[in-house]
Amino acid sequence: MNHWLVKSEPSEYSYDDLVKDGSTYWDGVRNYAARNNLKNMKVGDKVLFYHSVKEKAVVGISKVVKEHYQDPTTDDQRWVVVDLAAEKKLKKPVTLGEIKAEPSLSDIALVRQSRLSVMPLDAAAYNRIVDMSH
DNA sequence: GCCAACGTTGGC
DNA sequence: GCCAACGTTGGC
Repeated sequence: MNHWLVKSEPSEYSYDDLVKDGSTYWDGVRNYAARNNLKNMKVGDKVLFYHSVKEKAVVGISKVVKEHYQDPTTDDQRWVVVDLAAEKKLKKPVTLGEIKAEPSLSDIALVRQSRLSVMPLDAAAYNRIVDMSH
């Protein structure tokens, strides 16, 4: 199983929206690096859900329930979506500041490449972030 | 609201 | 195919 982190502006689509909807297709990715990450997601992979801009915190855990397929919001065949389902909201959001202050997380893409919207996490980084939410 | 980072576009 | 110009993202 792999681990990932996706970003969303909560004013566009928040983790609470995902909880309300149960699951959703993750659309709007228009960046090749992020798209390639979507294509590597497998059913059952865990995906941390990060709120950008205002909150700047990881707020919940979701999982992949359907692997990549053509983005239904465009005819452009370059772009794909995956289906994500809410799994568990974190008791306490883990903020970007906390992540940056954690030495073992200084190498993750969230910190190093702030504009990437879909990124892989290794299991250690994933578990560390989840631990920090307790 | 500013601006750095960085991806994309288009002229040559 | 290079690179300057431009647009967008997202942290501050």
